[in-house]
Amino acid sequence: MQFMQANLSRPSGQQLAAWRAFLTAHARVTERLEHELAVERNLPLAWYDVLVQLSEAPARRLRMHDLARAVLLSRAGLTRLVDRMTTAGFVERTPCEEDRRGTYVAMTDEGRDALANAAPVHLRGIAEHFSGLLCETETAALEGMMRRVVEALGA
Amino acid sequence: MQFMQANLSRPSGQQLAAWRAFLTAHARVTERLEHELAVERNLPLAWYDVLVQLSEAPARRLRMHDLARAVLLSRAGLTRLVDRMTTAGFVERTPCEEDRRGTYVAMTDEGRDALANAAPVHLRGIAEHFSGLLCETETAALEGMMRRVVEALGA
DNA sequence: CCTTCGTCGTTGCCAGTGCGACTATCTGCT
DNA sequence: AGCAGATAGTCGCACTGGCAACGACGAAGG
Repeated sequence: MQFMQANLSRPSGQQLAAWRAFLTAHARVTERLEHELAVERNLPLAWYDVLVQLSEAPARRLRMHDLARAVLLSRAGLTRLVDRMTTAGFVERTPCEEDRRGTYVAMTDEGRDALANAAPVHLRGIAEHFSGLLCETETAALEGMMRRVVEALGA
Repeated sequence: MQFMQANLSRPSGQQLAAWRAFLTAHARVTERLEHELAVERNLPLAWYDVLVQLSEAPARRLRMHDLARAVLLSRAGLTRLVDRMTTAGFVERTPCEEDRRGTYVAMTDEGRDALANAAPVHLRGIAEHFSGLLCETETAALEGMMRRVVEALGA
């Protein structure tokens, strides 16, 4: 038998269970979504993410550095990813006038089509395997928790 | 202005926001935990996961296949990981008597020490960057949601 | 017994990523 | 203006992981 105690540096059994469930859920869902997108649209999830970020950016373009942060990739990793997507014709690099060190990555019309084509599949997957399993209250609560976690790390 | 509608295959803005927050939180937290463990104990998170799984298994050993599922890795990936950890002396392979195709992976004393050494760092990180930011009610709610998500994919 | 099929773990090959170093450029200080 | 330090993006290198193919072995049916 153990003493009850509030311990700030040791997660309780309940907390650890929640953490593990969190990890497992993320791994399984993203694996599934990745797979569905690959099979049905032949598009890697990372490509989809890049296209989404660009589609929401002003003038449909972003600096490499900002795009790298948005898609959770190192700058080096993004360089190669943009290389591949450029070869595929989905994005193109344009020099940055204000800062000549910089490069813009812009979405092409072809990239726009690819996104429009893939979005229904991906969104359906999110709804089916994630969002659809949570009620409105839970969704709001989850978002609140996750934002808190992200902001705590921002410092 | 748009019509309100329940759409099962299109996540609402709120749902999408929650999904994105979920992804970002996972990426940032695991990145941080991985980094802390690497810096403070020179141990990759994947190694830690393997050691935890083995420490909780009967006789401190598991079949390759089961261990692969537990640590969310393909069998091929686990083969290489176990190779590295064997070289480091943290685990060892023993033949499986009941099924001569099989191999057990067993934790060595050295592996046990490494786990005991790393656990405080990792658990502190989980508490600091995740569990500690959620109240008891939220933790329970989160675990419920995540389990539901995982089970929905089990089929 | 033996054939067929499925499963277990390993390996060759290849795609994708991060780290560190590098060049080019910008910014701030003197 | 000129110089030191920071920042943007790229590239070589090494590492990690998945897929497909393989040999070894077990299980079910004739």
